[in-house]
Amino acid sequence: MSTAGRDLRVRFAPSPTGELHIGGARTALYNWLAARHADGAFLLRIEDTDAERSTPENVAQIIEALEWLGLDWDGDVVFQSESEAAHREAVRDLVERGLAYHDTSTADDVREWKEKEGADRGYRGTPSEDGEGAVRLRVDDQGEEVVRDLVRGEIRFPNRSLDDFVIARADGSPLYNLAVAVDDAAMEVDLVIRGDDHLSNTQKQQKVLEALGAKVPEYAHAPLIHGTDGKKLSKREGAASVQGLRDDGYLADAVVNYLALLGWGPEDDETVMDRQELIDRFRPEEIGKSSAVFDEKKLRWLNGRYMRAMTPEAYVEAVATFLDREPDQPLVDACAIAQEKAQTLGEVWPLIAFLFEPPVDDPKAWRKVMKGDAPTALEAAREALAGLGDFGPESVEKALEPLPERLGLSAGKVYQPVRVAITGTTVSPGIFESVAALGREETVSRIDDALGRIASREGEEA
RNA sequence: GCCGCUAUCGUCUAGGGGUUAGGACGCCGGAUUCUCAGUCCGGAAACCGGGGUUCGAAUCCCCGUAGCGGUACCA
Repeated sequence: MSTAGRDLRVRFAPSPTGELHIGGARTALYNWLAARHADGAFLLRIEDTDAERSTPENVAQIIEALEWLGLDWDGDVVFQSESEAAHREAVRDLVERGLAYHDTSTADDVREWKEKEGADRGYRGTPSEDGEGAVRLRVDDQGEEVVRDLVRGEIRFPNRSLDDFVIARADGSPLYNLAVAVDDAAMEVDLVIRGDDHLSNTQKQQKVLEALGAKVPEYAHAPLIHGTDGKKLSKREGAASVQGLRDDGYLADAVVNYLALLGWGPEDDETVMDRQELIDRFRPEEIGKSSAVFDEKKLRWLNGRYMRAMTPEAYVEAVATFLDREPDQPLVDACAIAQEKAQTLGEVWPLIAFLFEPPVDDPKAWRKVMKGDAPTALEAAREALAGLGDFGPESVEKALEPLPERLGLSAGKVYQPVRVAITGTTVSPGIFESVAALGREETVSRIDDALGRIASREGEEA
């Protein structure tokens, strides 16, 4: 489908450095929301001019993360490296028109120059006679560059403090701020939504655009996302990448919802919003000004909301995919009793494993529960269940429910031993559902095993 | 150092000259006479500091302070 002539054209332009960081993911999401809201085009451009880190693997990581998040882009993926000819042409043009010049000075030269001229004074070079050296864009000493930002209003950068910055290396290869400006113009990008860390690049890119006589897009700089320590979110910290979130069992829908809220919120403070609501309500000018801290607790809560809201079919499919198992009947039955309990896909298996494997070994649970009247309760439960015809949850409940009163025990004293007997631990789905799902034979057998274990333990102690 | 951005509960945020400063997560307590989770109810919890302007400032202005970003012949 053609992306030309759409009302609003935005782009996500990551450099492929590995897994997609959640900051990048949010930037992608904001661009996507803005595009879909305006029925515009969401373009994807890979900034791969640095051959060092731009490996095919790293590019694939970005694509994979965007696909998982469901952020579909319009048209083909654009690789910045493929427009190098255009970048070089732009540099040549600027030099020819005297707006840029070759300069052989080194970083040390620049430092020296500033020591003489003042630290707040941008470097001004001397054009080399022979066309040798890197290419620098000429910057006026007077005036200022005004960036009109949708989030912050007008931001003023004094020209005096900006270097004649390098737009191409001595070998002629174009640099980032030149390439971005040229590409944004070529792709007819109208709105650039990106992280705060690009604010000082924006003044440079605007200068290139202006020198080239190209239209300057609108900008919206979103504040950076920080870790719990208030610093820049590091890869170390929990699941800082989209892939990490996925592997921890978070749902793409929940991640999208949560990320949208990190730095933006609708007027009425609504928290749970599906994609369509997000699209309907998102406006880039409503992005907040101050940086946000990634809070996994809130993501977990939100994820739980989405987990519980899924249809049973979707739930089974998600769990099966996550566990890399077949969505067969046993798994369907297991999911049915676990859906209300888990906050993430990663928490599902521990709740249902007892249906597929022997009970786990949890000494603490045994110590706490398998004492006192536990054998009495287990005997009674065994008896009530062993002869039961229909073994559905309702009839299991009917069989077990009179026991506490009959034995003169609290409900917990009866049910917890049964739970530990069949699962090995104290945490599981509802006891009646769990017993029913396990089946009569296996339940009775596990109760017998537990009884035997208690007996032999007491024998040892005596 | 220089240039820039930001500042409301622990966290995400609403509000924007006169409000009991609202909501959400988390936390604490209670209920749901099976654990955990969920759900419901209740609670504690915030306007960085100092000066202005004003009858009145969390809100507007200035100055500090703190945090963050940038400062490459990286992207």
